[in-house]
Amino acid sequence: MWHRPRKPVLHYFTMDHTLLLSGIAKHISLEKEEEAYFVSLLHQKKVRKKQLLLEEGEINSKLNYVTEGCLRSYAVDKNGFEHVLQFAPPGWWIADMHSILTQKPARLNIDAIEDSEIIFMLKPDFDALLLRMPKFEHYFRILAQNALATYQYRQIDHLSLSAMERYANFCQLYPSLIRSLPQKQVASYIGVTPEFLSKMLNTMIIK
Amino acid sequence: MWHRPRKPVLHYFTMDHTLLLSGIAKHISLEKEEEAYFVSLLHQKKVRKKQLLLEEGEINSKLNYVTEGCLRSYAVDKNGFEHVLQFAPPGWWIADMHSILTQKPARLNIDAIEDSEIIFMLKPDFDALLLRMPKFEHYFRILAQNALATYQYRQIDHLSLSAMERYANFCQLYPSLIRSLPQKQVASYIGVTPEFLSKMLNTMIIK
DNA sequence: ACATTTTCTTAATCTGCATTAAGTTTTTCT
DNA sequence: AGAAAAACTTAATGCAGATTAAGAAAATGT
Repeated sequence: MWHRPRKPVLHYFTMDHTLLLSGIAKHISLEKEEEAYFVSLLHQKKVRKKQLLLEEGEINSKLNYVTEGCLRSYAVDKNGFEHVLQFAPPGWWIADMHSILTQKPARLNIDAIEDSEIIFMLKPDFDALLLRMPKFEHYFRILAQNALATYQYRQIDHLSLSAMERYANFCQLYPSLIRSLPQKQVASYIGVTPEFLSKMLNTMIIK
Repeated sequence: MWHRPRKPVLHYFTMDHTLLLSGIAKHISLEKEEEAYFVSLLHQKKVRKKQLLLEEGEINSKLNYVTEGCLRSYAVDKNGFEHVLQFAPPGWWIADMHSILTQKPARLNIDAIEDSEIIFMLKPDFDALLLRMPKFEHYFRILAQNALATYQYRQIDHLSLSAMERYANFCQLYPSLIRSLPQKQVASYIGVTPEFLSKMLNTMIIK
């Protein structure tokens, strides 16, 4: 039987920074050598589905940026139930901000919902980057402010909307996630049990 | 009847920037002329209890910093109930971040819980400040990141704790606010009705 | 000082969502 | 392909917290 020859295996591989760099380029412009320095601080990693990147109790030392797949952050309550704080599809940063900033134990876990690829930066390198290249203060300020705006409105939604309204909201806000996520994860994000979400979706719909 | 002569009325008055400037000094150090420029962008205002500073639907054009009293931001749901997002005692910034950033109509209202004094900066001046004095990128990045960390954990608390636990949390986090706020406002912040909070506090306590 | 408004309390009733449990379908692993 | 695990569904029962209502206490305005 004939086999088509495989592509040669590369033992070094090109890190895929294009997404991250183009995201950064929307806010600041970098000289070639600035970019090179920045890139030198990055690490790459492939993670398998369900693999933990951060566990509650650890100190969060990495800023994770997703290039492929999807991560999530979540906390586990005293009854063992998981509550999703954030999903991170490609193009998103994800971390336990409180732990990163204060270097205290994290309350959040971070894991992969599907096989994924990430780029990450270590906290000391992050601090060094900001000292050496103050331009990045701007980029990360914008990032933090946008995230802050999002959390403000999400909190309001949580205080003032019903489960059904929160679900509709989620669908509108993250149409691509709705298609790719298990219902269970969506339920956890909007703050209901999987059983209730299932019932809600199957009794509300006019057949 | 004898009257003690009043202090002469000053028609200019010293703005009280000390709180704000010392807060800034914790993160960046300013030359005298830098400080002077920054101060030149600030405005001062006294607000009476219940006075609205931002109304839902308006575009939020001011970054407000509280020097005395207490402000709050809140949204009103379709049944007319208020939901408090944030309290701002002295030393805190308060704004509808989404509206400030995108210059779209705000979902939040901001008003004074008691007679207060604020310092505010206009959005165009804020943008100009950051362009002219990039140091401030650092200050506002730190601010935004801290706020973000706080909202992340608050969201988790909301997803995973009972009303009683959220109340206990609030007491621990903001002991001075608990003493000065009407119970009603606290109820709205933790996401329960005033009736339920009252019942909770008066039946849980062993007499 | 008194009238008005706002806040707090108590209690009865109601409901949105949780819990439990068991069965079914889909996905994942070997 | 077949077994195991994970995700989804359905239904009965339970409960934390909402709603409604009405009175008491406290704060506020004039």
